[in-house]
Parts: sequence; structure tokens; C-alpha cells
Amino acid sequence: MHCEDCPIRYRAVCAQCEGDELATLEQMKFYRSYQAGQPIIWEGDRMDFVASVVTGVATLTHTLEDGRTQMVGLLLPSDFLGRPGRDQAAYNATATTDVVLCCFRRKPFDQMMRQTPHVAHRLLEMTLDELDAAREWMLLLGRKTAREKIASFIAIIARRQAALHKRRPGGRMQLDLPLTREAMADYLGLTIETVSRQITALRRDGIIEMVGKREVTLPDYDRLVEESGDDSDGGTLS
Amino acid sequence: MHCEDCPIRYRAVCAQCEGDELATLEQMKFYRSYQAGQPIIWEGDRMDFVASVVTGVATLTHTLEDGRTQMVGLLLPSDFLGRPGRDQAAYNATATTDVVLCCFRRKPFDQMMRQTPHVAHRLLEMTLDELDAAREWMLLLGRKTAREKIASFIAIIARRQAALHKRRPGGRMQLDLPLTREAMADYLGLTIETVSRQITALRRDGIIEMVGKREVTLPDYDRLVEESGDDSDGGTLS
DNA sequence: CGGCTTGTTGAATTAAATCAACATTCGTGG
DNA sequence: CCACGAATGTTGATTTAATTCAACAAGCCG
Repeated sequence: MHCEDCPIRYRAVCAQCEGDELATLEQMKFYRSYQAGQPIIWEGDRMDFVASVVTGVATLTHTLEDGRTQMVGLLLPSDFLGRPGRDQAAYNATATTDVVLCCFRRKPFDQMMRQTPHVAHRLLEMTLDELDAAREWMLLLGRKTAREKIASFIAIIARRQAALHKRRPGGRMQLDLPLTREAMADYLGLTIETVSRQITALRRDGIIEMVGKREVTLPDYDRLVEESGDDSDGGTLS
Repeated sequence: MHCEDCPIRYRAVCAQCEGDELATLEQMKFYRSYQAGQPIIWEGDRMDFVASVVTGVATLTHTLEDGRTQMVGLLLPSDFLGRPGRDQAAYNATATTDVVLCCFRRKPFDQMMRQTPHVAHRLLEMTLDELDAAREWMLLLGRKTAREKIASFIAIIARRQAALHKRRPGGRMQLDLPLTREAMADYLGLTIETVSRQITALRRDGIIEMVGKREVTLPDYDRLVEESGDDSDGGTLS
């Protein structure tokens, strides 16, 4: 595939590159595919590439020795995987749907980071955004109830899927949960049982409707946001 | 104060700057001081500067409408405050000890980010480190018990204070908690009562010793780390 | 079809929160 | 300088939200 036709051309780490820079990237890139459920890399493994997620969803997880697992990153198309200047993976990365990565070998990529401004600049921008997201996530993990966590998670997915279609979230929406109950539990710092129960409760209360285990319909996006705790006054602006 | 004499000269955002670059920064910098407990900036406020913490400790916190608060950043000397390219503060920043900031007006700083590589490069490095720290923090918030959270927090402070004195943490150590019980609770996603009880429990179990409410002595650093959950097999390498 | 994975639901347990009382420290003004 | 009141911290009793343990249902694949 050529960069010009790439679905993440103007959102990924390469977004600001043109001409020569893009050509250099194009030369060093290669694609890798992973099936849903497959590991991409294990914590501590040597990692000789960095990559952009082109399609699909991947997760980063941290695990304590006794098996307790916390998701620390949810990578959607255009998100960046790996850290320039570090050759050991710090987290487990797993494909939770079929995933295609656009990979760059670390050596030439690191060199490019040093020599040309646009890749480094875009990566800084993306990293700052990710840090903001991590801080929202910390608020969720530390202070929200199970119900608020589930509502927040669904709202986050709804927002991202709306953004993908260049829409504002709002009103009636339909969306697909890209994670299993277990992955949701790891995202939210809950058990799968609690995730299941809270989804049932939101369904019972008419906040969400479900077809199967993955397809969600929101009768009213704002109603969901009210449940997420971010907006406990109901969002009245007056 | 001149940059050459600055205690954070080789760790802050200016670390890689020399000659002209440093002179430019020196010209645009100004200092601000805050007393312990004073707010530095409120979420949503216009923020016309970015800054490095020179001395003291500041915190970033997020608050839900109903008052639940989560700390999302703990800024020690050399840490960076503010986001280039954004003029609204995203979090509350508070001085938890007396603090001195080295401030840069945003306009010229942003311009410098675009024109010279070293500031942008160093800021990327620091932001990536902060993202790593945020992810460790997420694991703590999502999956650790109250006791593990307290032990982890004390271990983090011990490590940072060791690093400040260019030592490896280990053996018998002494340290100062730079936060009140309330701030610790907000850091760890707990209540102040639980923080107090777990500190008492660690003291009772001989993991820590205390003089007053802030001075901590660790008879054995490794023993504390075992309690932190990061190392549930006791750290045996054999 | 049968076995495995994923998800749901119920009952019992528990870790941490909440509610409450009290102790200690700190800061300020008389 | 001391006394008083506010802020900060501790401890105990009780409640509760979420986990754990357990059984079962549904979906999926060879």
C-alpha cells in the first residue's frame, strides 16, 4: 500500500510529513498483521520496531506476578506503539481484533526523529494527548463507581467512533464494543462479573440497548454521559 | 538567578540547550513563588506560561462536580508544568510545599519549540517518561490493595529522594513524605481514614518507622517493595 | 454433537468507605 | 507567650460496593 492511500495518513505519526520525509518513511516501512487475540509483543521482549496501528484495536497491559492485570493503553487506528530510544517493550501488547500495523525499524526511525522536525513534533503532540487520556483514565480508576466506569467506557468508545466518522457524539447512536468483558474489566479495574452486572443494570435502566454481546445502541448519548460521573449536574449550562 | 547555577539545569526541559538557545530561554524566563497550600492554577483558567518546578512539590488534580478528587500528577523539581500549544489549564495545580517555578511565557516558548530542536526533543523525552509513570500509576489505582498502594507510594518517594542524592535505593533509608494524608489519599484513590489505618498497619508490622507524621524510616527498603505488590515473589532472582 | 470459551446471574464474603468521636498539631491574635 | 480554634490525623463501629465463589447459559469451532 502507498502512503497516499493510507487510511491514517493525516492522523498518525507521519501526518505532518511531505515530500522527502514521507518518501523516507515509505522506504523504511513494512506491514504486519495479527489475528484477534494474538500477542504482538511481551513486556521485556526486545522490540526492534515502532509502529502505527492502521486498522483494528490493540491493547497495552501491565501484569503483576500474581496475575492481576491492568490495561494501560487502548490503541486504535493511527495510535502509536513503542517508544523511540527504548528497545525493551515496557508492556504487553495484544491484538483484540484483527490488526494491521505499519512498522518502522527502530534504528532508521530514531535517526529520522533526530534529523527531521515533523515526525518528532507530531509524536510529541500525540504523546501529550495520550498523557491527557491517561490522566482521565486515572480519575476513572481511582474515583468512579463501577456503574460510572462502565458508562464512561461506553461513552469513550462512542466518542471515538463518532470521531472516526467525523461526527459529534449526541442523540441516538450505535456502536460496537471492541473488547471482551475480560478486556473491559482490565480496562476499568473491575472483575468480569461486575462488568457484566453493570451492563445488565444500564440495560435494565434504559441507558443502553444491546443486540448480542457487542452491539450497543444508545437511545440518548447525553443520558449516558450523565451516568458517567463527569457531569453530575446533568450538563445544564444555564 | 543564572541558569548555570540552577539546581535543575541538567534535568529540566532546558537540559540539552547550550549557548544561544540557553540565552534565549534565560531572556524569557521569570520566577514565581508559591507558599505551601497555595493554588498555582485552576482547571479551565487561562494559562499564559509554562514552567519548570525548580524547588518544592506541586500536584495536578482532577475533580468531579460532586467533589471527588484524584491526583493525576506529582511534580517534583525539574518536572514540567503546562502544555505547549494549549492556553487553558486542564487540571488544578497546587503547591503542596513552598514552590519556586521557572516560568516561560507561552508565546515565545511555543515559537522556540518550533524553531530549535533541543527543547522539543527534551520535552518529548520527559513526556514519554511521564506517560510511563502514569501507566504505573494506573496499575496501582486499578489493581492494588490499600496496603500495596501505601507501600508503593512510600517506595516511589524513597526512590525519588534517592535519585535526588544520586544513590540507589536499598537497605536502611530515611525520607520525608511531601504530602498530607489527604493528598496521599487523592494520589492513591483512597480515603484519608484508609491511608491512616494502612500507615499504622505498616508501622505495626515493622515495615516502616515514623517520627511525627512526615518523617519515615525504612529499616529495609526491599521489605517495603515486597509489600508494594510489584514483586510478589520477594524479588528472588535465582 | 460435544467441548471450550465467553458471558450471566445468584449467594456469601470482604476490603474499603462512611459515620462518628477523639487526639494532635498548627497558626493566630489577645 | 500562651490560649483558643481550625486544620490535620487517628481510631473504632457500621455499612456497603465490589469481589469471590459457584452454578449455569450461550455462542463458537472443530
